[in-house]
This record gives sequence, structure tokens and C-alpha cells, in this order.
Amino acid sequence: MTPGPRELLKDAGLRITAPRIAVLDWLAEHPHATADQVADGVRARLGSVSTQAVYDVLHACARTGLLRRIEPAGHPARYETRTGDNHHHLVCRDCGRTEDVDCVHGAAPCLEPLDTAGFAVDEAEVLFWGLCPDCRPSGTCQWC
Amino acid sequence: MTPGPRELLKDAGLRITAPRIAVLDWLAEHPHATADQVADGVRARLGSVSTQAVYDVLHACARTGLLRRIEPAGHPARYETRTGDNHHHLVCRDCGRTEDVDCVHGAAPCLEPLDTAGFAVDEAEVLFWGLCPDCRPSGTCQWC
DNA sequence: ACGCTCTCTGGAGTTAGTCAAGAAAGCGAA
DNA sequence: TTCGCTTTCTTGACTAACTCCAGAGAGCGT
Repeated sequence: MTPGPRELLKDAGLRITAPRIAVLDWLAEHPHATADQVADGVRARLGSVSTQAVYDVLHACARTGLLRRIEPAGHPARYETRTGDNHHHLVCRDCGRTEDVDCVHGAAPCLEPLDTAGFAVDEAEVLFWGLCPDCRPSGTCQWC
Repeated sequence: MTPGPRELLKDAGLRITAPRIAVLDWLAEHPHATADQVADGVRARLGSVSTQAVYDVLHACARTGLLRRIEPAGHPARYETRTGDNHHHLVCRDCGRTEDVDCVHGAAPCLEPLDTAGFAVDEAEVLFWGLCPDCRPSGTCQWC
């Protein structure tokens, strides 16, 4: 049994509040949502929540590892509850739709650069760019 | 001998204008610069260039393959003249400093997702996140 | 040298998010 | 179960990094 939002928040040392529970609940059902979408979803459930509160919750949860933040270039940030494993993402260049892809190489960090130039590397992020099925057949397709 | 900006622009079917030459010249000397930095550099050379012109040049050149655009999450986009090969990047979480890394696996596309979920994938982007030598020794370091 | 078309200028507008101050609410201790 | 400290939420102003638009200006093929 996976732990509910209350346990997750408690274990992370965060206070249990209605906005936080609603954000985690909603994101569990709607992975890869933007902050805007999360705000809408949470408001539908709680009535009224400030934008700032949503951003605070998302940041607090991302910081403590309850949520993972994905920021595809040119698109607003997206959040997901699937953390801990080192999976990667497919992103549609057109609509920003994002899907999970399992790690190509097994365990994290999955890839190591040849020369780190003195950087302390802690994560290898892999994004696969393309067009999703919905955007692909349109006339704007530049790959066919 | 590598071709100069004029030849590159001509071959790409773009008009040869002072802002374009200046942008390409300046970027060749300062890889991984932001649009802001490019604008400053170009203005230092030409006197006065509109922000819009800089963005237009960067977009036109990125579209025709003269420049590559890198957009690390949470940092402004950066541009580089090294295109054609499938190299990747090291990005500092703190200051956004970006460095080249040669492809971990040889030839492009270098990686293939196991399941593309119907996406037409055309690029695998790899970003190595960490802290650069300048940001690393500071007290805010969370990895040591 | 002409004129079509692409490019640049200047200014307003947008998106996605941050900052700050005070009110409200969680939660450990009494 | 109440107190009071601290975190969290609300409201509203603010910012960075772009984008959009209309018109002026400048390449370049003929």
C-alpha cells in the first residue's frame, strides 16, 4: 500500500494542510501537470486557493523529494509524484505533452559525462524531444 | 578553414546584415551566452541594436541550424555556434554556467527510448546538472 | 537603379513565476 | 484544551525573459 498524502507530508516534516493534501492527491491522478493546471484542479476541490499557495506547496514538496519538477525548454514547469527512480521524459515540441520513459540504462545516474570540467554532477537529465500523436499528423509537421 | 559568418548566412538563405554578422562573430568567441549577453556584446560592437533584432537573429539562426539553442530549466536560454555534432551539456544549478560535454555514446541520436508512446522522437537531449567549481565551495553546497 | 521582400526599430503586452507583509492555521507543550 | 511559536496562506505588487505588432529601413535579384 502506498502511503497517502498525510503520511508523506508528515514524513517529510511538512505541515498537513488542505492545499498540500489537495495538490498531492490531484497530482497523483494527473501526472505531468503544470502549476496552472494544479491550481485549477485544487480550486475545483477546495473552492479557493491562492496561486502563491500552489507555488509554495509545489516548491516545498519538490525540495523535500515528494514531487519531481520537470522544466522542458520553452514550456512551463510540470510536476509528478513519481520520484525516487531515475526515469526520463518524452516531450512534445508542439503542445508540451509529457510522458514517462523508463531509464535507458538501468540504475541512476544512468550516464556519466566523460569530462566534468570540475563540476560536481549530481543528476543526468534526459529529454526526448518529438511530436506527440495528436500534434504529429498536422500540417505543421516539419519531419515528414 | 571554417567559413565566416557571411558565408554561413548566405548558405542558410539568410540576408547578410550587420546585426547578424555581429551576433555570429560574438557567439563564436563567447559560447553558451544568453540573449542578454549577446545583445550587450553586439551593442558594444555596433553601437545600438534593438532587443527584438537580437532575438530575431538568434531565432532565425537557430531555425536554420547556424546556432544551437540550449534552455536549461530555470535559466534563460543560451546559444552556441557548435552545431552538427550531438554533444551535450553540463549546467551549474547555481549560476547557470554551461559547458560542453562530448556525447557519452558516440553517434547521434546517442540514446533511444524503450517506448516512444507514439511520439515521433527527433532528438535526445542530455543535461548534466551540478555545481560548477566557482559555486561549489560556497556554504550553500548541499552535496558535501 | 528599381522595387519586392525580408529585417530592424520601438513600444506595448504576455507568461510564468517571485517577493513581501500581514492574517490564519498547525501542532508541541503546558 | 488552551497557549503561543512557527509555518503556511492570502493579497497584491513586481520581475525576467520573451513575444507581438506596425511601420521604417535595408538587402539583393533583375
